[in-house]
Amino acid sequence: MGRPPCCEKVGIKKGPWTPEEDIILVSYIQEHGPGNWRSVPINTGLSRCSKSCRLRWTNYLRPGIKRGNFTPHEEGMIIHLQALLGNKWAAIASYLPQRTDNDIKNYWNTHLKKKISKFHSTSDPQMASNSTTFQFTSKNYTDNSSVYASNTENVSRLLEEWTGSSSKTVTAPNGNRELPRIISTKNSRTECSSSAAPSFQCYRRQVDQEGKNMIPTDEFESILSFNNQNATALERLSSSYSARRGSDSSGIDQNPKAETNAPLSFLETWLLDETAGQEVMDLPQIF
DNA sequence: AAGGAATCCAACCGCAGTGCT
DNA sequence: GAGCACTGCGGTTGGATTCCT
Repeated sequence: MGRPPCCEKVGIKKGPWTPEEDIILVSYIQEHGPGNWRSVPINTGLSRCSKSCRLRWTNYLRPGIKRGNFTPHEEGMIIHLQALLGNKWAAIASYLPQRTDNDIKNYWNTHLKKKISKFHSTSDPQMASNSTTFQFTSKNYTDNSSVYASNTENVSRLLEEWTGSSSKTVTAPNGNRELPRIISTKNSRTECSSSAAPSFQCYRRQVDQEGKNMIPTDEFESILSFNNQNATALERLSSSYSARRGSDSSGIDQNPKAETNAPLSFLETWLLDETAGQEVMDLPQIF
């Protein structure tokens, strides 16, 4: 015994939704709330599969959906998150609550992927060895979603190394005080300025000879170079997302900030920081 | 102006994880 | 515990629109 079938395959309408169908669906959901999609076509009389109703609601009719052009900030976030998470569109969408995973996926496939491949085909390879920004882009702006998954062992190891890192105020070389974004490894930390460091480069700090204090260096490091630090950050981001998914079964907007768990502050703060977003927008000078 | 190519995006398909009976 | 449906997700498709020649 299981549940009754989702919907009969015969008599199910396919193709674009009409305004009338939209009105019926929205009216029903306004009254009953989203969820229990199986009952939606039954109770509304819509000749649509429950799956189709859910998709129409989540991708188009759901309140709070922002349509139209993506802002440079959003574009930057998508690029960075795609580099970190791969083609996990739902995960990426959870950081852009106004956009649907379908929108993001489409935008990536139609705009961003082309921009990136175009950049790759026209860039000077010599830059890669000299520029940290380029290093980031060349490592991560490929349409390769397996980077993270293929390295879980390394991620686990690095996860341990994360412990102990904490946030504090730092002074950038230009004298500005700011909240640091810290990526930690065994012997060094990378403190990333949100306003002083161009193109998301980070001031690297290293442990002094006694192994007690962090010494700022002049060395810059790209925040998103796909190195060990980022694998660690990614692990945390992924965990957070999994937890988030577990709590969201309705398809209704979730506020990422509201559900943020504390240990993820580095990445989430960065991703959701409007100021940082402007830098994201600057980062792909490739575009 | 016409028609072919390219682009965009809503919607569908199929799979996997989860939960109900 | 098995079997099945429900839900969510990523990949893909196809019709509509825009661009180019």
